[in-house]
Amino acid sequence: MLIFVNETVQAPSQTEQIYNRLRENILALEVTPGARLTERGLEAELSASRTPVRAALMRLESEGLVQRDGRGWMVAPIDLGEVGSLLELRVAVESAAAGLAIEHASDEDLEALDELLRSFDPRDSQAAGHRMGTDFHVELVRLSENPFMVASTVDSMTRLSRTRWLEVRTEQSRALAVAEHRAIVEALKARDAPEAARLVALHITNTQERLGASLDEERSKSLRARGFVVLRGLPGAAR
Amino acid sequence: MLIFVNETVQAPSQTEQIYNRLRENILALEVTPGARLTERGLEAELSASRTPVRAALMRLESEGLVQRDGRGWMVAPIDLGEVGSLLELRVAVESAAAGLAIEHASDEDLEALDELLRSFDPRDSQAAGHRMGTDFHVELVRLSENPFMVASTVDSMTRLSRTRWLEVRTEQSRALAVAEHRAIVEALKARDAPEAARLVALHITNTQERLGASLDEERSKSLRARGFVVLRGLPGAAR
DNA sequence: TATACCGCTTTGGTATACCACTAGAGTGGC
DNA sequence: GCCACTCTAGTGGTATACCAAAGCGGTATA
Repeated sequence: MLIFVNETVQAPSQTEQIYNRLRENILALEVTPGARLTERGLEAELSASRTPVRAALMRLESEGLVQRDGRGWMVAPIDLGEVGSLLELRVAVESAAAGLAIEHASDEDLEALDELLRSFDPRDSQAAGHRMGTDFHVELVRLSENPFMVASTVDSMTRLSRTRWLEVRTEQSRALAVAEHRAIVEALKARDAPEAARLVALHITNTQERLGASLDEERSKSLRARGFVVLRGLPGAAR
Repeated sequence: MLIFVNETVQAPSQTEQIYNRLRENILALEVTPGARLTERGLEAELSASRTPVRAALMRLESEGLVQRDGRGWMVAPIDLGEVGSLLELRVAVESAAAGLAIEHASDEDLEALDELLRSFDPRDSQAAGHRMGTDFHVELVRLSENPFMVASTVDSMTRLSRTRWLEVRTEQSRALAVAEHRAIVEALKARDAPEAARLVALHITNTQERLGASLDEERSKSLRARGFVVLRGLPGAAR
């Protein structure tokens, strides 16, 4: 007789379900950045009580996806000033993580990372490119075997997630990103720590430039229409 | 007529009060790491209802000061394995922040940082040393003008807070820490980025060694009695 | 017509009752 | 005496009622 060994994953609590739904909606830009939220509105919309809704909101607040807005809540607006700071932090953390990865990762680990890259084709969708970018960086940092660097990177990628749609907009930009990822993996395989750190920093800087180019193409007006609220951080950008 | 311009700070909510009380109790080691907590117990002890108690617990959970423990909560045990990882992260973030501080900080900013150091005497209390260490590192990173590096550092210092009591246990260790802080400030004043980064990394590494020495002196048994639960991370340490 | 004031609606914050579930004590049978 | 089962007390999770306060409209008055 077949026995299901603990295969029951135990139904996620309502708090988790609501948290996941809200998070997904926010990250997929299905709710406009800056949009106001009310606990009672969400309660009705998600057909649950306020208790789990509030718990989910508080968790999202700690991740920077939702903010308090006077009395009330709002979906965190996209702040291009934050983007620069987050990329600075990522350069520091991920280049250090690359060095640690060289110490800790086995050849098989690096081969798996390479395989992850090979599984992606720049002609794939924007969504696939978005996911690939996140996964690559998180998996790279995971090889450092430092859980706090992983947590920091996951947090940064989450906060950058909505902006990152712009970075992976064109097939060309996705191809460039993959090429840079490849170069990083090559340096890791060669166990060349300074070169790996240099390439990580370079890649993140290039990423920022591709984002800037994408911003230049789409007019600020069109960005606003799509919910991008540019608060500060770019010369000439409307506050 | 005297008008009080918004000088009313508005009484903090119960959630905040409870959060602060719990946080303080945990960081001051007034509750044993690993101790179990129940929502109803805290509700009675803090004379509030479960709603704000739960909110405070969830926030503390996100900061790593409290963990879920099956059905229930526990004060996060001290995990020496985590300490190493956190210090690794701090080296990455703070040495990068030092470089940015050199770009952004004015001479007056650096003088203020120096003044902070001068205001402390190693003969001061252990508590003063503990506070000084936190403040110095946070203020240093603040000069990078990168709010996410600041947040990362504050988070790391919080998670390390309870362990750090051991680092500042003796007057000698406090004196060494201050001397190393001084050297960092000197490098910043000289606008020598590589040297500043080197000294930051060195200081954090030395910190780790002073912690190790302090651990060697106090017997593991005595540590357990004081609530230190050594899960992993040191050879021979009990799991 | 403009403005000031009053009251009602709606907000988040809090208290509390109820639920399903589980660990563990206690008890019964073997 | 030991083991297994049952029942209970206590857990976190959820729903909901109530509260003070803030914001908004409408109205009345200058």
